[in-house]
Amino acid sequence: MVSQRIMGKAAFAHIEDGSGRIQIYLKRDVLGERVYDELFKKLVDLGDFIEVTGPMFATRTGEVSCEARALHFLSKTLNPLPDKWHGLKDVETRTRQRYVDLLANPEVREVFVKRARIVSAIRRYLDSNGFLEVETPVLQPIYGGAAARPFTTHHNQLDQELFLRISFELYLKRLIVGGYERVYEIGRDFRNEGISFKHNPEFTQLEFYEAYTDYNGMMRRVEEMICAVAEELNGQLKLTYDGNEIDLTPPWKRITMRDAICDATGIDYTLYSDATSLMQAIRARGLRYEPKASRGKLIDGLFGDYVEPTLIQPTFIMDYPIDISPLAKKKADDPTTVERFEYFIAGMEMGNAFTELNDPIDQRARFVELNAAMAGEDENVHPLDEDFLHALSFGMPPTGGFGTGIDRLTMLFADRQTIREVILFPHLRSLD
RNA sequence: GGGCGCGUAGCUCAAUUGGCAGAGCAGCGGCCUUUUAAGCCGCGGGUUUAGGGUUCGAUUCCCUACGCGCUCACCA
Repeated sequence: MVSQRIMGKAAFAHIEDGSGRIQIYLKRDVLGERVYDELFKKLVDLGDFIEVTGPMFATRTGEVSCEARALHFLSKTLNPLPDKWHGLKDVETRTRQRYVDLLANPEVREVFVKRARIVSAIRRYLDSNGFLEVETPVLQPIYGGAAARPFTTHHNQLDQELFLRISFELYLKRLIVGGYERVYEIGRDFRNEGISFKHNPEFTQLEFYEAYTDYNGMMRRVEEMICAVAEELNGQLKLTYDGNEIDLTPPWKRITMRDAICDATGIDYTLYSDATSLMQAIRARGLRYEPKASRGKLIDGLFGDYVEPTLIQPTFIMDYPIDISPLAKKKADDPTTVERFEYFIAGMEMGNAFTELNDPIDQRARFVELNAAMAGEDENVHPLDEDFLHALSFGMPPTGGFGTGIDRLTMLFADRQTIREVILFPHLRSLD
């Protein structure tokens, strides 16, 4: 029961369940003193579960209602529901006690229905395009596939240190080596990094890998998949996010990172082959930069500051600097650049893809280079995944790979501006 | 982790320069047989996040702790 209006010897109330909300009408004449006064008026509170049976009728205002001939008590609430008009607004209570949030705010329930539909539409798209859904280890002896710091845990019997995965990438590529030509996984990644409006320590990732294609093929694949989701969810390719109308109709804009940065800042980073000269160019224009950054990070910084926020309509940013992309294949005509794209919608990075690096010798060299660079920057050096390199040495076909955050996709489709609104139980500090 | 801001009744929010801590909803009692944010009359409800300090007097000013938010950093 979610509302009541008692008028002496008769009362109206609304009851609600998953199928909807309906008004009930209770009269002492009909129910008798025991049920009407002693049970309904005295004992039944808002939030209690009751069962009512009786004929349907329309009130003076035409609302379809049920005239209670019998009333049964089903279940009791001990706590009052939040304010019936204002609902529950306090962000901390809403996330710590999501059950109350869901109970009090129906639009919150809608978000997670939408989220489930997105995941199910993605599965339907990939399944019907010949992709095989697989499950790879969450507990990994060596973590890799991304730059994040991992959570660490321990297996008691084996007395072995294990890491919660930061990405699925290296395992899914092993499966491409194994002969599956189209694989995908939807699951949880864990990254021991800062929490923000678009970061939660655990988040849901989709990765898929497709043999005999490259990042150009992946771009078409991504357009097609996201549009299939939009069609299934909304029946159209336009949506509104944070007040901006966004049109998903393909083809999406494609622009190289070099051109995008050049347009936004006037700096053509290909004219500066090292961090020092690039830094001078940035300083000369009075732009922001991180003094200790490598050349790749400077480029990434320019992009993040001056380009990313402007990418409201769906956009593929192509061709990344090699030193921030150790798992992507070099461009044939430019050894400083890789065949990689990220796609952006509503000013947010939504996903990442490459033509996968399938040369085991180059891959080893790139890992070694990266670790040398990271050691120079005093960062955590990733352990070398020898088994992954061993896998590549059995031959991996040319392959395109792609990863995207389900949480951010849900933010986009549900028009939520923080990730905590699309995760049922986002991480919060414990109360002691 | 840094900076800034916030924390008042079960919920949503007030409180003047530092001067008796309030309202609506919810709850309790009463009236009310077509209401729907029902209405009317009455009542109860607070360690103002916690602890300390300044002051005759602190929700208000200061310090510390806790939590949350925004933001920066981190996130190949």
